[in-house]
Amino acid sequence: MEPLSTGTQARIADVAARAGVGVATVSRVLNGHANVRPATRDRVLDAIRTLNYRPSSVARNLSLQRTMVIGALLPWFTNPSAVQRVRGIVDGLSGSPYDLMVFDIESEDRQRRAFELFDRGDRADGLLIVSTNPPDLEVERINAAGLPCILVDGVHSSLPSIAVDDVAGGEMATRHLIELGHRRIALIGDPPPEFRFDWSRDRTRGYEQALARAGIELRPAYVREGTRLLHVARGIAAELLALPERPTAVFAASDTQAFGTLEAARALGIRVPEELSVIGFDDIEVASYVGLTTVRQPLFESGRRGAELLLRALSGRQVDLRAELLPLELVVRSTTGPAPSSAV
Amino acid sequence: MEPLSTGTQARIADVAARAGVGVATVSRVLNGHANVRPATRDRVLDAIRTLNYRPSSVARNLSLQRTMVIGALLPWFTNPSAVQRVRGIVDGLSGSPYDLMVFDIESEDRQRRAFELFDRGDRADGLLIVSTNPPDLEVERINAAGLPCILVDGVHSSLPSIAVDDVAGGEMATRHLIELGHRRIALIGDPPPEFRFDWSRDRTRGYEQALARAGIELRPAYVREGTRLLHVARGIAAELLALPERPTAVFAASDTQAFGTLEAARALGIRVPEELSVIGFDDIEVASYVGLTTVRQPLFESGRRGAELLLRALSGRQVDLRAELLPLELVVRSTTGPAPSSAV
DNA sequence: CCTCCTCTTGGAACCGGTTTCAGACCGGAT
DNA sequence: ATCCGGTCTGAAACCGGTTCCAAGAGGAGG
Repeated sequence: MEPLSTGTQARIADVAARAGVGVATVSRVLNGHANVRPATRDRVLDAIRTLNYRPSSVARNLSLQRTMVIGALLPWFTNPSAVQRVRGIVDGLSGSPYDLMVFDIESEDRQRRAFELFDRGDRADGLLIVSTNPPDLEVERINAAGLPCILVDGVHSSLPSIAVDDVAGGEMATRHLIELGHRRIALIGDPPPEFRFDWSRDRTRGYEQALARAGIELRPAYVREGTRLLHVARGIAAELLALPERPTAVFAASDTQAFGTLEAARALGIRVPEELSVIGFDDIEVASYVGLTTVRQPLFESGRRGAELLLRALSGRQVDLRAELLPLELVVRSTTGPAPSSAV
Repeated sequence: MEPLSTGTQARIADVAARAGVGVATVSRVLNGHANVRPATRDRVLDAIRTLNYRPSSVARNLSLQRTMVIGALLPWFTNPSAVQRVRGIVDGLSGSPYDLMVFDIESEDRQRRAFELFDRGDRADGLLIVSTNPPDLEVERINAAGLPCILVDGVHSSLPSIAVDDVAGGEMATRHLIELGHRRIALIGDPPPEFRFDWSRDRTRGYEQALARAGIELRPAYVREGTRLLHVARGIAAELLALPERPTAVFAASDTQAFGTLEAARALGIRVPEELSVIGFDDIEVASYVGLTTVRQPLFESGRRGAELLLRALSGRQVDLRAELLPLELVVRSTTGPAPSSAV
């Protein structure tokens, strides 16, 4: 068996020449079109086998104006939950003829490059943007290109999206703590997004509402924001726990930040939940193992549903522009408990 | 501002027409080539802005025979460690002009499609195959296409690779248990790979060697294999812990499986490490939090190094075909302890 | 004033496929 | 024998870029 010389690939013309037919016929055979005489088809198939030919997908894409690929853009460094969402996407896409490509948009730079690659619509037939609010300019471009796009865990006025009611979630978590008797409740909040256009979509708001309804005064010193990185949250938590009037409970706007809080408490010898209650948000896989009380949002389901909507859009059907809200659920485990009596 | 009509994109010819120049000149401006009169350049840039033009990357790829994209193929459902490796890859690629695209190859079907997309070499300029042993046929095709490719956590005789010495790792873990006085040591092993061509690369082998050296007889009932999924491991562990002569220690070939074992123990009310020692393999992020004793392999580093080698290959330099072995390290935390005296 | 050289520029070929369109071929009916 | 319809087939246009190459413009030097 003679291997092909390195780097040289057979082209459709080579196959045609070898089979003694035109390129159009080879193309017809490749794509399973009717109206090719069996004898001819066999000659072509033979030539394909002999030359170890495989069509160039790039050339194919250019010609067809279609890639059969769906792009998913997500920041998966700070966001372990994003990975879980992608699993849902994969699930939602299985059975469809589309393939998924994942692109990391952790840094500003990578985000720009990702959009440059995808927003014209010739790299992928559809886009899923996960856990990121895309810049207006890009949304404009995506829509101008007629590129179907669904936001998963994000919102934009001119793109369909899958999201959760963060205000309700924030309130749910805070109310749980209040019901346990806590009054000194700190918040390690969402990172402040650079282009926040929708302030109502915020767990911090839910926290504030719950406190207000319970008649608890908001203490600015208890409200902190930072990135989702665990060690950042740990630092913030350490500061909160060093306050003269130490909080008896912490609501972290993500499980990752809750873990950072737990680590800070452990380092300071503060017992959970006896001396400190901690509640997270997301219910990532680890949470159940560690026993973290949290507000569960359907991560996997959000991806699955996003994929579903995208497939619908790709098939030409209209998709509602309003955000589709997925249900939240309080999951009580072992990191929250009654407020310590000394603090009541 | 008049938005472009949906789905219609300006082409380079439109820009050329609008600027009153030839397409070649537009291309020169786009690619920053010298020898374009400033006045002409400005006219072209103006036209580009007016038409909101962006070149088609697909057409560009076809013409240049180059994509500036690196593909990473990995099974990331069963393998949380693979995600960490990809982070290393992203890190290793940062600063390079290449973009990364991640493709899931969890199922047989997706693996086939992934290779179909990539093995011709026109989708990506280079390939990183993570935690998978690629089929011979595909390796042949990849090499025939002259497509640079590095294996991360995998081996193949005709591809460069980054790996760890699994036999040594298996022995390291088992020896640790033996040194703690354990004699009844069970194994929840690597999933049996379908096309195993290199039996020496196996944590099970290290386990067997360590037992042999300590003069401990191998008990077939203690040696189990299964997929890496947590719940599968939990089931297997439950069976092991129900044996008449219950093992006092379990070596799980991955942290995920170790977690499954811990869950099974907890469900049965077996205290860790007093009644049962558990050691894992990988040291994924969660391990440190949970306090799992494990054999750390440099996950992030493996990706970073793989990217590094791939970049070297892409720059035309030769890359050694021998597997590059990364160091392993025993990390003792709180899930292993002395063998219970009743069992000695 | 003519020649030569350099700087710009556009036409056209090319990357590797798909598809339109027109023509060749064939059997059957008139 | 002629006409007709359907089946098969290949040349050529097209997708949207890059680049080779030839040619025009303009300045320097003889």
